Order: sequence, then C-alpha cells, then structure tokens
Amino acid sequence: MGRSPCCEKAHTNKGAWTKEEDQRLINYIRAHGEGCWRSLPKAAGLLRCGKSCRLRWINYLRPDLKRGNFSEEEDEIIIKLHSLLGNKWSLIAGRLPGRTDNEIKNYWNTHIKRKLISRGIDPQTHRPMNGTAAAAVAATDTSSTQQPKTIPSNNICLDFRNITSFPQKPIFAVAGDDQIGKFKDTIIKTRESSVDDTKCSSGTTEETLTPREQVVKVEQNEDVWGGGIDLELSIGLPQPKLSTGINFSSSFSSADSKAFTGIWAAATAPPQPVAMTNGAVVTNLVCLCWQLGHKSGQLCRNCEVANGVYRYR
DNA sequence: AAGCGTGGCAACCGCAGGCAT
DNA sequence: GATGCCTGCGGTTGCCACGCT
Repeated sequence: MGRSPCCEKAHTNKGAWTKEEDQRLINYIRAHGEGCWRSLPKAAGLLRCGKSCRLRWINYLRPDLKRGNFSEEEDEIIIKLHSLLGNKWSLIAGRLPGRTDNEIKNYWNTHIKRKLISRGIDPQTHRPMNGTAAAAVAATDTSSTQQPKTIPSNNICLDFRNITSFPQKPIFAVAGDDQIGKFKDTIIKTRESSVDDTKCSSGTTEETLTPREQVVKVEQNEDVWGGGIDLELSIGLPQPKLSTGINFSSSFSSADSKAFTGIWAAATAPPQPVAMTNGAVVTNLVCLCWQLGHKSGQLCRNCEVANGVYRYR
C-alpha cells in the first residue's frame, strides 16, 4: 500500500499570499529548515497545501533570491542556454545564481522572446526566421570568438581537456532534442579504456550544426560560483593534454537514442588525483549527475563520495 | 475620470519520476 | 511487484498595475 493521503485540500487557501502567511512560512523554515512540505503547513499553522508553500518559498521568500531586473549579461546567458537546453527552465536557473526557474520562464516569455524576434531570430528554434540552417548557426552564435564547428555526424562528445580544475558544480553537454529529455537519467560511466579521442575532437565528416547539435562545453570555475557570472559556451575543439594528466573525453551515438542512457566520461590518462575547488579530490571519474536533474550536491545512485573522492560505482 | 487593452508576474494545475509502504 | 504519495518541473491562468483613448 501507499502512504496516507496527501494534504487536506478541502481546507486550504488559494490565491495570493498574505504578509502574515509569508512570515509564518519564513519563521517555520528558519526554525526547521526546508523539506517535509507535506507536514509543513499544519506545523507552521498555514491553511495552504505543501505544494503551495514550497512554491512560495522557492520562488519568492528564499533569502538568496536576487530580485530586480535581469542584466544584459544574464539575458545573453539565458538565450545561449535556451538555445542548448530548450525550455529546461530549472537547468537554466541552475546556472544563474539567485534566479528561479519560474522567474526565468516569465522573463523569457515577456522579454527575451520579443528581443529575439526583434533580432529576426525565432525564439524556439534560435534560427533566423527566414534563413538557412547555416545562417542560423551563425546568427545564434553571439560570441564572435567562436569558430566554425565540425564534429562527426553520429557522435556527440564531451571534451573536458582544457579544464584545469573541476568546479563544484560541473560541466554539462547537450546534444540533440532526442537526448535532452534523457538528461534526468544522465550519468557518467567510465568507458572502455580505449577511448577514441579522434571521435571527440575532430571528425572526418564535416557538418553544419544547429545550436543544440553543437558539442558544447560549459566551463565554470570557482569564481563563477562565488557569485559572478562568467559562463563560457564554446565548442570542444582539440586541446593539448593537461599537465595534470587528466584527459576527459567521451562520446556516444546520437543515432540510437535508446542506447543513450548517459554521458560517458573516462580518463585516457592514468588515474591521477586532482584537487577540486571545494577541497575534495577527484580521481579520474566525476559524477556530473547533480548538474543534470539532481539536487545540487546530490549524487545519484551510480556515484559515491568516499574519503573525499568522487567515484563512479 | 472611466473604460478598455496590454504586459508582467505570482500562483495554480497537471504530469512524470522517484520512493515509501 | 504493486500501489499511491511526494517532489519537482513546465505550461497555463488570472490578477493587478499601467498606459492609452
């Protein structure tokens, strides 16, 4: 059997929250912390359902929320991330400290959509509204530093080779539409020891890619998570191996979406611990799951932290 | 000043995946 | 293994403020 019934919906308030309700919720969470949303309303003396309390807290009352207008920089980040992730507002919000998914979603619908349309860009496809696919890539690529992209047609790669240290919140990569929906299940597994680097770095089949098809590396460093925004979206082109000996790369077939159950990463160099910015030590495998649908800092069942080392089981 | 239209945003709704029983 | 709740997510709704006529 399942659990006992959910919150009493018959005796709950709806609509706008009053100041008193807000204060009750704040006081309760300050005293007891977040979580247990089901029992929270009763315990806090609120005639609301737990879901409503959670939403109110996350979207409006949380102390770490950044209120106020979005900056130009944030606009561009949202546009770039949306071109890669689509309407994955929570993932986009995860890259913008202090912003909520709801806020970004509303902002997208009310401001950015119009902004893109005024640029002649379709906000859904991020292509010029009457242009070619090739022009679309050029138009969406707002960074003048990016180079023309070529990758093997059936391989999507993660190329972490120019990353010198691992951030607390790590890197992710995005493939085509068919893979995006699978991100929640995304895990990193070690590939066979014989990772074929050529698949990841340079292909024999040149192809013009849509933004979502591009191989994307989002590199973050400690400074970024300290509050600044320094998001870099770039293409995973071949880079010299690092002096650390760490050489992450991966590939998977985009042709068989069923076969894609995760992003695979492996070290082509011998395991060699590298200090993370949070003080932990990373061997040659890192779980990126918490970036891809799990709560921040929460590892999935496939990963563990033992003695300060992140491992794939 | 009143009526109307529009935009912004908080909140709700329904669904899916995960997990407890 | 089956059932059903919990949580989180994306889409949608509805209220309110503001500007225009």
